[in-house]
Amino acid sequence: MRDISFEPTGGAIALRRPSLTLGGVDLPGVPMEFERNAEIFGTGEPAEYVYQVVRGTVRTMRFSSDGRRQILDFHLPGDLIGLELAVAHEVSAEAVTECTLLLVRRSLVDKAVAENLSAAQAALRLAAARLQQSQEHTLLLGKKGAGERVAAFLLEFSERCGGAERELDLPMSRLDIADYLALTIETVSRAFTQMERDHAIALPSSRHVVVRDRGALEVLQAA
Amino acid sequence: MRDISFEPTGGAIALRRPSLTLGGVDLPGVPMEFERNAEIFGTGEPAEYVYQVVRGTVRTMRFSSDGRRQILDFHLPGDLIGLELAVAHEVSAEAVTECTLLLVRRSLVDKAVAENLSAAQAALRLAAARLQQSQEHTLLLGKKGAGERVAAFLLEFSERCGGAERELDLPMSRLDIADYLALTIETVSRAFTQMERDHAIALPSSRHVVVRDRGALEVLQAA
DNA sequence: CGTAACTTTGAGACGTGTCAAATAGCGTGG
DNA sequence: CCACGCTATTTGACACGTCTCAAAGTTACG
Repeated sequence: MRDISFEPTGGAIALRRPSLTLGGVDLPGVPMEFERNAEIFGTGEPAEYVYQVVRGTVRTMRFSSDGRRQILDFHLPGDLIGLELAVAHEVSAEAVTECTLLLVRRSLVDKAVAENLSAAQAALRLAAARLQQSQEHTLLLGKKGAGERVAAFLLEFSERCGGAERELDLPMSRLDIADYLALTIETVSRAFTQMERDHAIALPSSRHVVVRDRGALEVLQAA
Repeated sequence: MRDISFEPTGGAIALRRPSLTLGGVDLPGVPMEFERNAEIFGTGEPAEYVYQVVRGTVRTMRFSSDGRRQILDFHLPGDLIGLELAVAHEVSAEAVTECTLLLVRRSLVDKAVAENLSAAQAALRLAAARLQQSQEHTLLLGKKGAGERVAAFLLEFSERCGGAERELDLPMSRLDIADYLALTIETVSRAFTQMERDHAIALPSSRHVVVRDRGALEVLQAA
């Protein structure tokens, strides 16, 4: 899942109108660029758009009342953001890297879901998949230690980047990883170092991870 | 499994078939009784039914590979369980108390969602609500300390039991609470004791909680 | 009443957070 | 192209909170 195909639509002018496909329904959208760390939307804002990642990485997050940040998810190209069917966004979203998003008016999405059975079903499937992933994360935060969390993160990210890849380019900082795993940057850093000592990974640079021993990571993850 | 409730209907001899309503669609189901700690379904089992809690409390949970239990949610009367649209259950479910569940064949639910727009939308709304709740729990596990978690738990449970109630009868043990909040029973117990010392709650018995100072709990929860 | 399960309390160990400082990486401007 | 400065990352020492282990106390139930 890299780049989203832009489909040509019939019309007087043969412009390629980018669109989001939801259960066979095409919803036209507008591509928009965001630079690193740019806010895409904030908690409580009226949810005017649904977003699809075209290029780059996005983080969604919530803040506890004393300002601590919990990253709920990283979103890669193809992922949809903001389909939560609420009037206002419950989460915030920011660009982890420079990225391109397809903005689709929520009213169009709502209309599709309200009128089209297969669109509603597609939305349901997406929500169900997200729920399962969120529950997986609950298990990670609830029952795993620091090393296990970082190993699980690497394996998860590796999966989402195409699976078999042995080399990963992490788009996010240690702080992002820490806030996703509910650890501190220091603890995340130490976990990376330890995995390198154990020859489970190599770290040519801090953002570039070579998975040397996937089995070791899986054992580590299991806890 | 015990008796099916008969309800008087006008005129003809009729047995009112208990049913689950999903977006205006009535899906017939069979009530079934479970005793305390009975397994309702296990992870990996084929998902033959969708369950609605009629009476009692149910816990859904996942296990980490070394057997530790994480409770994902407590389900009270009215709640649906197993609507995750997967072929097999991703979670396990057990009866916290003796309880009555309405079993609805998954094939009926799937059919309703596949054919009826308002049923699909209702399912989507339910999934979205569950997702939001799961994310809230992620924030709790990720960013809150022991006291804050227990305070949040009491407020959450209080809300779900009707809101304004000052007295709560907890159906679950300290171990259940601990596994929900990702703490140990000892830590949960100490948090209760501390809140009692602070006059935020009173504990006539270990399962009976009187909320004396909701504001104090809200402050605690916020952390 | 007696027994088993649950809860509370205590003392100490362990893991992660906190604070501080050194190091590496990276973009900018000379 | 190199020097500089800023940010990100790594490393270390120590503190703190929660877990672990142990035991006493309580409750429910036969």
